[in-house]
Amino acid sequence: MPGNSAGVAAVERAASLLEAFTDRDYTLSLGELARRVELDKSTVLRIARSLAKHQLLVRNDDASWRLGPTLMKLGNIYQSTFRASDIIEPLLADLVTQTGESAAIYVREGDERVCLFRHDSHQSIRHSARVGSTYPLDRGAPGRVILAFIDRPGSIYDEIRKAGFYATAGERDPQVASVAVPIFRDGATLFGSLALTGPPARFSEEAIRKNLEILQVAARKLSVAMGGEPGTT
Amino acid sequence: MPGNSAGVAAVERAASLLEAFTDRDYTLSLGELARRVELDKSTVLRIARSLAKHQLLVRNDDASWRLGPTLMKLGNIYQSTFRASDIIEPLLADLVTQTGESAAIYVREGDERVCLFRHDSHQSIRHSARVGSTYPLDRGAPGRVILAFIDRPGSIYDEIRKAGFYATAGERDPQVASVAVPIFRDGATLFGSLALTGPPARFSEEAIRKNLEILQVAARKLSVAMGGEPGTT
DNA sequence: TCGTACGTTGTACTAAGTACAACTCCTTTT
DNA sequence: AAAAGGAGTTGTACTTAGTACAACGTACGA
Repeated sequence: MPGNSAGVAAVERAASLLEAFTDRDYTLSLGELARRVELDKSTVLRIARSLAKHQLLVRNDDASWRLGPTLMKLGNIYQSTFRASDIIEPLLADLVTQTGESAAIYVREGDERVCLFRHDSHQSIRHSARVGSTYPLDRGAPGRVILAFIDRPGSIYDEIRKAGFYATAGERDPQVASVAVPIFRDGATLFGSLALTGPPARFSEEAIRKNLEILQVAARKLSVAMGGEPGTT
Repeated sequence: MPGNSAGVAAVERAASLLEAFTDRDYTLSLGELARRVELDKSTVLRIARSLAKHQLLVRNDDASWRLGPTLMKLGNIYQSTFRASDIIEPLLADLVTQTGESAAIYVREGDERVCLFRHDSHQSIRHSARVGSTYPLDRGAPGRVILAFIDRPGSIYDEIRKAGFYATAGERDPQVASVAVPIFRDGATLFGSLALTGPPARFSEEAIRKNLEILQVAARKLSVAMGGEPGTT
């Protein structure tokens, strides 16, 4: 297939290289890298060198590789794409101290949701995730809330829309429960969802009720700050 | 040159594509993109599609492009490479409220320095920069401090090492002044530098002296938290 | 109604990327 | 100590796979 609607293989290989790195394996040897992406070492080396030219990859002293600073820079520009003001960070921090659970903001990105901001709980047992991670829209409270406020007409999400929040326990991941509410911007446009997440054991009905209030106050503040209407509740 | 020590051109083209996006131009049309990287539209389209497969790029509804969530995720992993604990964020925030100036942490990355963490001042006139940006090591206080604590022997940086801090005004950028101190980890290993930056007009000798104390307290706290010795001062 | 911008597809050409094998250092094993 | 295995690197031959070009459809503005 010379050039119809295809992409560029070398570029996708490069992307796979980058994605081979994780929280735990933040530094990889050439051989390990080659093994993971299933390419010849020499091929990987050439691609890695090109990535390094733009600081998407950095070479360690021991010749192993790690991700580069340009990724942080670009990731930051991605965030700014959403023009989410810097009141978000302290707001999430407040939420964490008030509720004891991890707080996060999710936005829709195609048919997935992305964790755009996040603040981890201080408790030893807590839900931890990484900013930029993607999850399904139709699993977990933060996703369902987004769905509920996207498709308007009478759907299975009518209830959520009416209630103005949603809570799940172990739906997407058996280990985590969450409560989520919508955030609006520029009028009634949905921006995303604000959620508290933690272990299901701590998400009793009454705990949810208590935290929901706090969550809604924060969501209203946020929506207003972003030029949206405070929301349903 | 088939395959000696070169890289992969297509990968570098893809990297240039990503770098075409900035704070201001966080969304670009295909044509604009092609113009900036000086490639044919069809070529750009193919590369962009491949980048989009990995969510390094995202397509807008109006067919224009913007950076993708994977960049945030990878950028975050890059940050974690430095195993800098999450006490940093609040510490920088504190620094900002105490001094009124923007606070940032720089680490060495090859022959440059990278802004790894940052907290902007609340004042209307303030120094703003983006996390992940790279600057020269030999210009500006944060860079010079890093240099001073890297090469041990009697060099031109002896004075800085003895003083334990450095202040500059308009060295790298005529518009900005800064005071910087070193941060250590794992014993006496240099981690990077902690700096306050702002307009030169606000960096009088006495202002520097006052802010320096605050800065040094914070740096000592940070160093200890990272298993380093508190430092010289 | 024309003109010019856009994004898109197909095609021909060849440059550019690939895998392989060979090589050099190391470190570990026997 | 020698050998065996692993690391990263380089050169080469083959041909795939990426490129620019030109042509097309569409939408917007003059």
